[in-house]
Amino acid sequence: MDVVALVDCNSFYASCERVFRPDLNGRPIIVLSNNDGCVVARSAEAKALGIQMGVPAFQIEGEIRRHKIAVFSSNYTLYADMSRRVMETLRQFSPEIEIYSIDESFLKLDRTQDLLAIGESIRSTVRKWTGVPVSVGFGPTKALAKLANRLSKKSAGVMELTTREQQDEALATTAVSDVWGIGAASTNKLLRYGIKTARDLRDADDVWVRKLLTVVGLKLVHELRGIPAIDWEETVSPKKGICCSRSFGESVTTLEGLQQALATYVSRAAEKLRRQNSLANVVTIFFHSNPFNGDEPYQRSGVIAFPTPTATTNEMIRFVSDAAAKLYKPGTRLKKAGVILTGIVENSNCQLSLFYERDRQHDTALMSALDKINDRFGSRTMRFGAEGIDPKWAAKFEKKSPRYTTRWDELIEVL
DNA sequence: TCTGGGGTCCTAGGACCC
DNA sequence: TCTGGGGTCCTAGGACCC
Repeated sequence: MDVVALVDCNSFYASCERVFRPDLNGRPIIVLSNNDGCVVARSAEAKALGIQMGVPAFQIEGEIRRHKIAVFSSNYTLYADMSRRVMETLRQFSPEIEIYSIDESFLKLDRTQDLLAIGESIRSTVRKWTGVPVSVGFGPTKALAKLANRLSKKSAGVMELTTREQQDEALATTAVSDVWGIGAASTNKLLRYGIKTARDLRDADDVWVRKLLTVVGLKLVHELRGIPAIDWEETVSPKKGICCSRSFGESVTTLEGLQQALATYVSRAAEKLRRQNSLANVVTIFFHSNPFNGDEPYQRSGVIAFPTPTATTNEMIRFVSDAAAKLYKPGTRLKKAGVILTGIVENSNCQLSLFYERDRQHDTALMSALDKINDRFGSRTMRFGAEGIDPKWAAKFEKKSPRYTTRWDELIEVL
């Protein structure tokens, strides 16, 4: 008989920063989103100060100074590498592992084992091998493991919800809004009918739930009852949409700037596309003004179908730049732009066109050379001129820590 | 002055077909 | 007075997640 464990890294980004800065032990830490915009991670000390997830950094400048909060820009290279280390460590405990996000994994374990002891062992091993603190929740389903994990963070860091009694108590004391999969919209609907706790939801009528929350909600209710309804996905399936979008460090006010930004984003998206061995049929571009600063709202988007499926960056840049020129209105201040690749197909089953010819072999060779160079010497070592050189619109990361684990020249120094 | 980014899944409704 | 029925496919939009 199986049991599901959910292992979740505590305050992941903040914890990654602390691993390399032991001087920050006990100090509140926050990590900011792109452009040093919003708070996306908070250490336990920062949470205790009442710093909310998602608040704009400029709104809490006073608190930051008063409490000497350590502030970091996002260092995705570091977090991705630390995540890989944590996940590799978790494989020691079960061959059946589903990496759910950068800081969470589901593991399948044998129910006959002493779960609390296993949980402790996971915590101490990951801590010792990577420096990252984790919490562990056990349950018969993913939703219950998730809930157990949530509750574990308020106590010893390990919690199991495997018996009916444990579940009854935990569900009764959990607000329905705290259930995994129940967001603001569903919470409002449920509260209107007097469903306040996770236990109320678990005990609701199937037909009624399906009508109110569709099959997604019904699956969730089954999970809360201990009946697995959410699939186990160990293999990463290829993405069906690949998006790359960014807010600008400085407003873009020219077509040229917009085209550079879009070229940069489509390059990144194409890179991801090639990495999963796919081609795209369609690219959507979008851009808009700043919705916060009182500027006239302005937004445009366009959908471009490629003549044949492609993963060739320079080909994409041409289509994207042409479309941008058609959509762009001079005299606007743009804050954000992005591209989305869709209509994604496997590289092997690609429908060619009779009337559109490109030297596909040449394209493939060029892209493969480009990817190899960037893999070896670092991302964006070689790129297209259309992306611009050191552009002003590029996002700001003014408080970024070194890439301690992935760059020889940024290794930690012990003096 | 300063407000993130990248995904998945489901449903409703329209277009189109026989 | 009478005005079919049953499908598929696509898209936009909503909801949710980390």
